[in-house]
Amino acid sequence: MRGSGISDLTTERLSVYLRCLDDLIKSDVETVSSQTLAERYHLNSAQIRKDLACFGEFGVRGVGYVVADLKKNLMRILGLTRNRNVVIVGAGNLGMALADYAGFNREGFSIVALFDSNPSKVGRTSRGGVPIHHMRSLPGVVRRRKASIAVLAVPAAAAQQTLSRVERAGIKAVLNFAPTRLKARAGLTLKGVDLKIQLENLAFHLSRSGGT
Amino acid sequence: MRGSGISDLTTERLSVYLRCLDDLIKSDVETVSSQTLAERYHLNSAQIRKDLACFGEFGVRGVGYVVADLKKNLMRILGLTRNRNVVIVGAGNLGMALADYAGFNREGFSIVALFDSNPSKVGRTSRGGVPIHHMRSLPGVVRRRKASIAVLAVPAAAAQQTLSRVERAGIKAVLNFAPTRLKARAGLTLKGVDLKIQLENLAFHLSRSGGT
DNA sequence: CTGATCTTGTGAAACGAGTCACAAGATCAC
DNA sequence: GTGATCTTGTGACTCGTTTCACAAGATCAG
Repeated sequence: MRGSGISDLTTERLSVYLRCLDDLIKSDVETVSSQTLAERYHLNSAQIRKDLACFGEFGVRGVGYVVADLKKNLMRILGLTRNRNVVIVGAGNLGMALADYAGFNREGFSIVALFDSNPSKVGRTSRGGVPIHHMRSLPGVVRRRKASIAVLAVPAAAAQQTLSRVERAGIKAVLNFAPTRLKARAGLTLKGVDLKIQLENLAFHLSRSGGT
Repeated sequence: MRGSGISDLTTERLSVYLRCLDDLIKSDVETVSSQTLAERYHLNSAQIRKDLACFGEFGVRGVGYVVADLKKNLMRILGLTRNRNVVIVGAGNLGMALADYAGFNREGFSIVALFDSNPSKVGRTSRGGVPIHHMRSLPGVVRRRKASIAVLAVPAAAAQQTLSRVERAGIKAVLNFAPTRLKARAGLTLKGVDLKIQLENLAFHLSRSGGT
């Protein structure tokens, strides 16, 4: 595999920078230096420059960055110039909520379908109108709707098996919410969001610092 | 502030180890070596030992770790020996779903209340029965229920202000779902879960490797 | 054109995290 | 008790990330 040489930490920060730029655009700022950006959003100016330098030279020495241009460049780099269709597997509480979550159906992502193996859910829709299909229609829907990303919102016990089905359906990128360590075949990008670990981490800090 | 010297990466792995131990207990394994643990769950044995060594000596040379004992120790270290009450601020799609999310109401955490500033939601409950209060009752409920953790599930624009109110109510640990970089006063532990950044990261990998 | 002032892009230094390899300690068979 | 066999805990090393510091480029006033 070609590991592209760019760290995830870097690309995650690029997303952060993109947010900052959106904010600047709202404030009608046309040009910004790495230092101003860093001060305003509590970042490090050298790191901003280094991160950007991975992909080219976007700034003008003595001046800074043209906000609108930099935003375009970041969107191109992150692959956000065209829309991507997303499917959510698992129509439980979390899956349904994610389907209607405003942050998801914006700026380049569209949630096109939910999937569940429970027949009593099939045929209905989320509140926001995302249709629920049976798991067996996954390959067909993915192909027809050209979905490229899947979100896993299934119980931990079913996660690994679900991942296989998603892989077989042709999905190449997966966001996993199940509290489990999954093994993915090469070529598939897998990211995990483990809420329980986050909570336990908070508990750790609480019991260290203050109240027992 | 006392930065405790322990990295978040370490404590997050401790949570992972805890899961592995639970799995081993289910399989009636009484004793385990760092090497077996590493092989079985795709971890690194040296790292396991290092992580544990931060907190004491829990193993027996030549033998390994007694599963039940290690679990107890990890729970003590992570501060999971007693229950913690959690409040969720923001009773939108995401907040409601998190309130009923099975992974949350287990093993040391109880979600005791939802809060929203929209009066039409106040007085109702989530499907799972978690009551929705008005934001103005936050300080009272936090005090009465001795809540120590808050989950922020509000829109990005309201997040910073909400964080202030939560701080003033006496909360010391916050899990933020709003897609925004927040500034917390010292003494408060703040963790962010930014779903949009995760999605954008997937988009980046997609546009690098395969399909345009 | 010249000097003053910015700000980028980048090599070098500092830092932190992960891995390796082994001495020290424990168990067991005989 | 002795030797063989494990496995931990840990100092040394490697690797990757972040921060620092400055040369190179750009602008502008006069």
